Amino acid sequence: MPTPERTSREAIVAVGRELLEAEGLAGLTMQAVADRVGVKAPSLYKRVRNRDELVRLITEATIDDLGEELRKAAAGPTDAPSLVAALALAFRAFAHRFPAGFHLIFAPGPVGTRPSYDAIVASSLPLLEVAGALAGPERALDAARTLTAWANGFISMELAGAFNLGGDVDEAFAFGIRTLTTALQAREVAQAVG
Amino acid sequence: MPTPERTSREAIVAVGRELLEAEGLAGLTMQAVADRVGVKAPSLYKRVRNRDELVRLITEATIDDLGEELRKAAAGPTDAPSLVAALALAFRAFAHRFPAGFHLIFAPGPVGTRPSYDAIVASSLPLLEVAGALAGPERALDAARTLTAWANGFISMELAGAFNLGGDVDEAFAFGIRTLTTALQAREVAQAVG
DNA sequence: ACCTGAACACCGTTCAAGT
DNA sequence: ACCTGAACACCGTTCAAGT
Repeated sequence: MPTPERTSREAIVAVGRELLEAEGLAGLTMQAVADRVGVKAPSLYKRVRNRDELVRLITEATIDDLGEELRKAAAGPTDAPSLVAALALAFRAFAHRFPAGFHLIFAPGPVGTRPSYDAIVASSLPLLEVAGALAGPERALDAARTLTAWANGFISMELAGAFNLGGDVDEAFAFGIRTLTTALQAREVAQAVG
Repeated sequence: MPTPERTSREAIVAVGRELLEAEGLAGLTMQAVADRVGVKAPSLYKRVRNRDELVRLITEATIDDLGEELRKAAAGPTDAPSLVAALALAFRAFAHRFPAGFHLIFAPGPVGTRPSYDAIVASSLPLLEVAGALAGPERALDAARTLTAWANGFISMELAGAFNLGGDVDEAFAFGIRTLTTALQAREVAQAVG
């Protein structure tokens, strides 16, 4: 005799994300997710293989959201420098909204928890485009990597409290945007050195 | 009647670091540490308050090692651009040697696991100095933050496998060094924009 | 003064038995 | 076909009892 479904994979992932942000990764227990979703813990295993897979699904959902946010931010400006700034600010705002989920994107961890490569690539497409517009097509990949590396590192350090001492953090972020935009635009200069 | 000490805090932290690198954070169990150190798990609580403190001690030991490595790398070159490159390469080499420990430095986590702010500041002194030499004293902090943010982000992404697609990663890292060195040196240019 | 066995709470996961 | 109680292995941690 069939039993009505009392939850769904989507609900489990959504609740998992809330729990992750509220209680941290250690607070993301199968028991806690089950409680909030209205079933007993063993029932979760009908929807996800195990906790590692749940972590991966949460990470991928976060990546998808981030990609959406970046695509929206890229809709406004038309010149490359404004686009870079808009994307960087959207990136940072998103990380502040979902710090724990954001961290999982590039965190090491058991293999089963790591997001698919495709998800990461898809979400970073807007950035690859603007990098091409800024630094030229054959420098696009290097420029995009430099930009994301900087933004990602800045935000990781900020969230870890490494910028607590001295100075306006918003201004420091703006300084980085200016510095990198200028540098990646000035292709002759960058190539003359090294 | 006193009992001879069968281990030490130093041995526990050293074994903990090995275990962390070999098995990941999830493999760093009190049981596994106790086995390798030659005592039973409850004895560890005579040396560390709990597992969170052990994680913190491991992180701080890693930070100290990193600072040492950076100080050694800074001993050679005399001109600012060569110094930046030497520090960046040493930073990356260290991260490749201790990826799990490196990640803990800026990872979120239970409060008890986070390293002291002093440890982070002390280890980044060499970088603050070269940033000053490169960008001028009043831009030193911003420049140092931009450099560490980029290097840290680059390495996080690299270790997370986000650079698997396309291109020579070593060359991409060198590209970033060149780009940032040039940009932080060219103070007029950076200030003219934005 | 440090060490250990025993015990407790908690967690991930499996599975037989329910509907 | 999904749900649950019971059970198992494992983990962090405490503590009384040893030496």
